[in-house]
Amino acid sequence: MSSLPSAPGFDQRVYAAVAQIPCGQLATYGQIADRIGAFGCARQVGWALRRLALPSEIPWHRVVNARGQICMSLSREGSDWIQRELLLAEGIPVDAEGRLPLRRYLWRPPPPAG
DNA sequence: AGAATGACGCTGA
DNA sequence: TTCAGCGCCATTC
Repeated sequence: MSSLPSAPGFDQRVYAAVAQIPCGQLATYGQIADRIGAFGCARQVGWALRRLALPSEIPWHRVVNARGQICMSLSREGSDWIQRELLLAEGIPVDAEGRLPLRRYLWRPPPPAG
């Protein structure tokens, strides 16, 4: 299978999985990686989202780390704060430090077979 | 080719 | 709950 992060369509699979996240819910990088079969490649999921050109139709803002916190980094050139705003717009309370009640809004991914 | 970095995650204290 | 250490692997210099 081409589920490897280095596969040509890896980014597409990431975007497809992220697009499945319902509005007002959250998912973790590891969760997305697990969905596309890239077990243990949570970092690469982050890289895929980083390659997204904003604005994007992909709800990338609904993906946070397992700590339930938005990754604040200067490398994101403010996209981290955009993520915070987008989440607030969906009714998800976000702390000034980017922390949010992940357990409350965690997305329950449906089984692959339906 | 080698070294450093990073939108992560788990374990231990 | 918070902080530190280690493993993970593509990206970047």
